[in-house]
Amino acid sequence: MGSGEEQESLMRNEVRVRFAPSPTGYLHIGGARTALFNWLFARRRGGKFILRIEDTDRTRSTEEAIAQIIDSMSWLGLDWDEGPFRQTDHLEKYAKAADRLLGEGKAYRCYCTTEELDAMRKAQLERKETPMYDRRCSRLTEEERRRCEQEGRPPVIRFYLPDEGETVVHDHIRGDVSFENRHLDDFIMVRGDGIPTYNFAVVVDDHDMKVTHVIRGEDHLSNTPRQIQVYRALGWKEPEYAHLPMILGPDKAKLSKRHGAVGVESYRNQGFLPESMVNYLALLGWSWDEKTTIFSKDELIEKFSLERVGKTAAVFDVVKLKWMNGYYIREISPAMLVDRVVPFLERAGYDLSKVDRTWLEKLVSVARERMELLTDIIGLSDFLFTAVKYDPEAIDKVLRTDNAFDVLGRGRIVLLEVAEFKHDEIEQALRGVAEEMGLKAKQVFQPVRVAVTGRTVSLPLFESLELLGRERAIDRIAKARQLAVSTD
RNA sequence: GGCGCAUUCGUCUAGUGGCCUAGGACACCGCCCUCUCAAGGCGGAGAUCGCGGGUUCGACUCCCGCAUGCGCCA
Repeated sequence: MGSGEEQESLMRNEVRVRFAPSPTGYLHIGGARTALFNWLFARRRGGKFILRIEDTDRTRSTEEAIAQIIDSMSWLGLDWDEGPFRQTDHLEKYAKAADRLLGEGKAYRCYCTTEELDAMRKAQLERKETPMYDRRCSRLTEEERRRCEQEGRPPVIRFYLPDEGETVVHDHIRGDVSFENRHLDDFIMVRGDGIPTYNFAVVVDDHDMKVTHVIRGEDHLSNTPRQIQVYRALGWKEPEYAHLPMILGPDKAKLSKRHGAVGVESYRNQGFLPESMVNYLALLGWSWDEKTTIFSKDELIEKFSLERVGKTAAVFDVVKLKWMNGYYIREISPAMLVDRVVPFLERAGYDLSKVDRTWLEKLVSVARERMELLTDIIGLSDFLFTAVKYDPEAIDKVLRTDNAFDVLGRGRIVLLEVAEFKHDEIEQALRGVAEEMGLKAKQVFQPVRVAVTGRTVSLPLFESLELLGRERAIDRIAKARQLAVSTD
């Protein structure tokens, strides 16, 4: 901070934004969307994107959470130019700013206990007043203050909020939003343990990092006037604001763990691609025109603007995310898809030591049409890695029919004779069987399908046979033929 | 309770006074393609634009109330 490079970027009127998650868990979907919009804004405007960890809440902050958040952001491809910084590394800054406000009479120490505060609130409620701190501690005499100190009461520091006039937030998304100051009370800016509260810490941090635009969730809108007042009291220039619409669960409540998986990491483990996560998240609150839904990251950077961010909260729709994920699975090259899919195959316990890349690419190019999640490959290819498990219903409906036994007999021979065990030759041979037996193609294909995959639904038959290899294919057909004959 | 924000198909959204008898995407339904399942193509159904008043020759679009939802503070 305070580097020559930073000064230079300021001279060029460069935009500086930040993402400031608190490390209490994983990277939340809503947080990821906020990070993305900040990132897009910075990239679009050729500015800087800063990562700051809001770890002042020490009891809830963990190192694992920090690592997790960084990992998820990297996975999404949201790279930052400065940071990660930590609030706890700079606790002196807050103390310094607080001392200044104290000295200038813009803040005061408050010794009220929770009991006193509760009693005050109760009394106000009884008088049908809005509960607000009544500033009693701002009127303490020196002597009273000393007595409080002697009693060992840990003071908090409250910010003196003007009770006249109004504070207006110029929001890039919502326009001007004004708040009457008399509705705002003297909030606590430093707790008894010396830890600054959010409304105070953000201001100090954002100013310190020379943040020009604060882009964050709408849940922070109501806190903004307080922060603006702090900027003014400190004589600092306030940043520009943009409050993004909320992301909701299906029940229209703010998205939370109640709604199931909300961590980016969990989506990664479920087999979602970062490409589709980014594309989908971008569309949660932002749109380009009336028809486009697919955007590469570069297109998003090229097209993104705060002006096109909407105002209404959006329900997070996993079904659409899945569709989009399937789209991207089909979009990337088979070679790339192999890399994405291998970790999942390994995790499923499949032995990949006997297959090569070419084989995997073949598998993936027939499987990808049927995949929405990377994990779908596991079920689609299980017959290639494990012993066949025959679906009883399939045996009944397909194997125990009039022609199955003979079909499998002929099929086995024909497949033994095929010169090269490749899908097109296999197809030719099997169609030949149908013709010579006077059957419809399906009547041959289905028994063979069940024989080698155990099911009536599978990847394309001829490719499946090729992937399986002649030996195993023939073997399974012979075995299935035994099932076909036992019609008891 | 106070303050604030929001309100277009089930969902994400387009729409900034006439181009809207409201467009696109997901989901849903049908047809085509086809070795199964998909993918893909074509088509269909689906929104009295939260409600009530204004303003205007004309309102989804502007103004005012109400309702509902959400958020923040307490």
